[in-house]
Amino acid sequence: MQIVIDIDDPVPLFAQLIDQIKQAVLGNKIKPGAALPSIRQLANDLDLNSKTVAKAYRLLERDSVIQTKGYRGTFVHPDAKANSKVDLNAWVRAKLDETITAFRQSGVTDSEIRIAFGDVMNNRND
Amino acid sequence: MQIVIDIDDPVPLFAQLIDQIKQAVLGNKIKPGAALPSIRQLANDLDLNSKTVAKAYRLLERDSVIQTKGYRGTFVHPDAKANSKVDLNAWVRAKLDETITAFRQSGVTDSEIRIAFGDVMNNRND
DNA sequence: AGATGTACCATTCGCACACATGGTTCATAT
DNA sequence: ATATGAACCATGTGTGCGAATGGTACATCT
Repeated sequence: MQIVIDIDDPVPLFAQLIDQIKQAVLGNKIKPGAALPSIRQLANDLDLNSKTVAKAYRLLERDSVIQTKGYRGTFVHPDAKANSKVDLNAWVRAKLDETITAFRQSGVTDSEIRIAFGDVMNNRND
Repeated sequence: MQIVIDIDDPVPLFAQLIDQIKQAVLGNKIKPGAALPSIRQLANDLDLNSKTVAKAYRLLERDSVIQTKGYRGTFVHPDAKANSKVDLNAWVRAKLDETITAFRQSGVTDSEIRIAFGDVMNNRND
């Protein structure tokens, strides 16, 4: 598996990792069930902090692209190929866009939307 | 009418103004039909920029709490008291809370939600 | 002349927050 | 002993962006 990290790329390092691993899965470079390098190993190879790699792995597992089995290591998810196609963030943006558009059409100001958003995100809505 | 602006309050100045004027209406401190200070006048009294006061007045008029009559000045709306109770922001927060809760339960990170929100608000979702 | 609200131009300031980093510790298992 | 992922502690750095500011100008009316 070839992974290249560009430190000058505006795309965050963890995101580059996620993208490339998903692309590797979609391009059959790595197959379901195969073992992935450990977090520390990959961090060392790519000259990244282990936390950065861990973050990428955590998100990849949430998307069911990989599976971590504790001390036994990390493996490609059986349905990795299908799951690599679904973009969770796309659905989030679509849903948010729908909601915000409704607000704006009701005359709600962007300022108010932002304040409300901040409140909700910080559980200050009581 | 007593209005106190706290420059150290994390609540934006224009929001403080709105809140206090609505409270003044609900507390019968100012009655429907009464004239309000002009934008420049109030800005001068409270030591605020006229744009800030104008922003508050614009939103208050949208909520039908006040009425601006061009060169004739600004007045308290006849139905101000009733309209001060309807909190448009409450419905916004409720709707947002519902949406965000769904995101979180789907495993979406708060970071991702914030980023997506920023993108949508700035029409960067293409 | 003087006042009203409104609409443009613009800049500055401060903060929240994402990103990335480092270190330590833990239970787990080979 | 060695390695796994994970969960805490923490710091620094950069930046995007909203809030607030200032100035100018306009049509309107008294």
